[in-house]
Amino acid sequence: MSSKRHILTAVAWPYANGPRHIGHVSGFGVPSDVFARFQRMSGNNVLMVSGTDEHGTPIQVLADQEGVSARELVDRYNRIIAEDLVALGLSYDLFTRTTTANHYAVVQELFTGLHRNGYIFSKTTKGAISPSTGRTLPDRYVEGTCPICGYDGARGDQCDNCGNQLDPIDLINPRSKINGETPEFVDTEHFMLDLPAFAELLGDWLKSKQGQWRPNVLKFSLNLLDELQPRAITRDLDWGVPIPLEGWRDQPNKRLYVWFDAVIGYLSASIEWAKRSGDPEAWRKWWQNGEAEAFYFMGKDNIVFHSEIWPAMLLGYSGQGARGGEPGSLGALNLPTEVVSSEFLTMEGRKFSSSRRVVIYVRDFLERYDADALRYYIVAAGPETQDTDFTWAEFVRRNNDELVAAWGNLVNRSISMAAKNIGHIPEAGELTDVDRAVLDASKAAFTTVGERLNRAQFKAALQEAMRTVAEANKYISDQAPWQLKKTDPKRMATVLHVALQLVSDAKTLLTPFLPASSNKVYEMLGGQGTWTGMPRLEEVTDSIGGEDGVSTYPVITGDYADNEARWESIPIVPGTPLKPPTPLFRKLDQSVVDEELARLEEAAG
RNA sequence: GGGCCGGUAGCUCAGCAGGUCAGAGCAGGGGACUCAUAAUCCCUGGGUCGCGGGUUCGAGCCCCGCCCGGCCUACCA
Repeated sequence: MSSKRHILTAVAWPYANGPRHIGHVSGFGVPSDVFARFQRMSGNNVLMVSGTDEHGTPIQVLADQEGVSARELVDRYNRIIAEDLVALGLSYDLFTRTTTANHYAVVQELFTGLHRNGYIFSKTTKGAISPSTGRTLPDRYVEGTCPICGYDGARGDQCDNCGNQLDPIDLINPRSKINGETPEFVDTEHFMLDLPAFAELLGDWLKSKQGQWRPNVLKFSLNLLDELQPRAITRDLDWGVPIPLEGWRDQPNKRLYVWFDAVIGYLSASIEWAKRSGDPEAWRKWWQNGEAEAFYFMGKDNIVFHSEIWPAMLLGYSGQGARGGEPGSLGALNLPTEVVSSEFLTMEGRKFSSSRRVVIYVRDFLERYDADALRYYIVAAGPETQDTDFTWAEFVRRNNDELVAAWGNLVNRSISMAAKNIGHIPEAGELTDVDRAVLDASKAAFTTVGERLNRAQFKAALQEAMRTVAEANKYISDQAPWQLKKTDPKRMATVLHVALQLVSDAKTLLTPFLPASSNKVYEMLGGQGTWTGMPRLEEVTDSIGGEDGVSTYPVITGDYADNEARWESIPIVPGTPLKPPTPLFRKLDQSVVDEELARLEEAAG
């Protein structure tokens, strides 16, 4: 554990068709940040990248509905999403977007490499297009009468009434779900990624992860291998990355499929980060170093893209599929070390749905409550290994009983006793067995909590960390330093010293989960410098997107390398002045539950 | 239709490779204390582990069937 590891923390790219809700950030956002912060504190070299995913039919359709360009739409939501993720304290080294010149170039390079190695071939298929726009009409955007059961609301891919799988061309009276017009079925040529060429390698790779990955991810992925088929990676659409081949590059209505370009974002964002950091080759340490590790975080709906398609693309580009080949000009690229998937968060028993307005947006949440309160809830009660339900009653309870009453109160009672009675961090006198035992337990927690964090078991890690908080509260109650004030002031000083050391340790243990409030505790204890870095928005320029060919956009970045936070018990310094503390967390009134439920009912109408 | 996951005390959830596995937190009840945002600490109640079969000396944990919920099903991400 002494050598520094290179750890890529690859975070799923939120789709820029609207603001993100708390279900989204509980899947990819908070878990990835807890992991990255812990790894940095452990002394490892972390590169945490992501961005907004901005291409594809849904964005084009939404833009048309609103009467704006796709570019205008994604500019709007890219900014909103980036602001929300900063507000949550997610410590991206770079959070960018898929509509940058750099991303286009890297995507085209990957395509070219895969094509040259023979893993991409073209095929003519019959597909539905919208006569008025010429764009592909995805199967689910075609409606009509089911040829099997006669149900009128069948979609092009499936009939919701009889459950049969359909082909859109078989629908009776097909119509576009977007504008009602009758789709045309035309021959259209598309490129396919030859996934079967990777089936064997993927299978070996996945089997080597037994016992390491969460079992649901592994089982799901292995099962998919049986039915691996070539997958189309282009669309009839003008909103996307152009296809970098003669005869295709300038076709206005052929673009790479949004999923093909989105997963490449992990690589393009790493390269963009390196360029902006002043060392354009620096990304290679996380992608081509044989020792480097790559952890990918996402919700369960994204597993297939990270355990099958993206690995296949990486293998093919590196010249390692059934057809062999040579690595592209970037060189061979690493496969994921681990694919960490969360399940889904439901909302008061219902599935989140923006369209039905069963939703709590990150922005709305953070306007009324603190980021650490949400982060705490997501880790403690979020969908780590199975779907879980968000309820306002449980949120208020967790906030009040666990954050405020247990942890906040421990900080408050310890520091205020020391500040009022002594005025600074007291020197410890002779330690009793009880003192030593509780201090040892606190030190040991760095190992137990750390082991769980290393294995992406966040819920268990937080439970262990909170156990030290309970032990510290018990220690103080048992030792009753307030009773020692007159009888044995030296002993009181020792007890308070021990208590403050426990507070300091607990603060360190909780830092990955609760960075903002941990910084506050660090300051309360007289710490100097930055304990753990917080992200910031920065405006940068790009050579595409703007009217004159130049645009600016916000990225998330931050300085996390020179922080004071380290994953170990750091001795407190006697003599450090202490001021009476202010409360660490806000206690929420029970009325919050009714207010929020009423708000939800009103919105859902 | 197929694949995967889940259905454990009033509530939210743990139970890692079958034999102290029937648990934690909260809510409820009793007590201690007063440093602290009336917070803390101790004790306590007890649920046919979705339903029906089966394997086993022994099954929440394995197998089969069924019911309910979620995700995916490859042109919605």
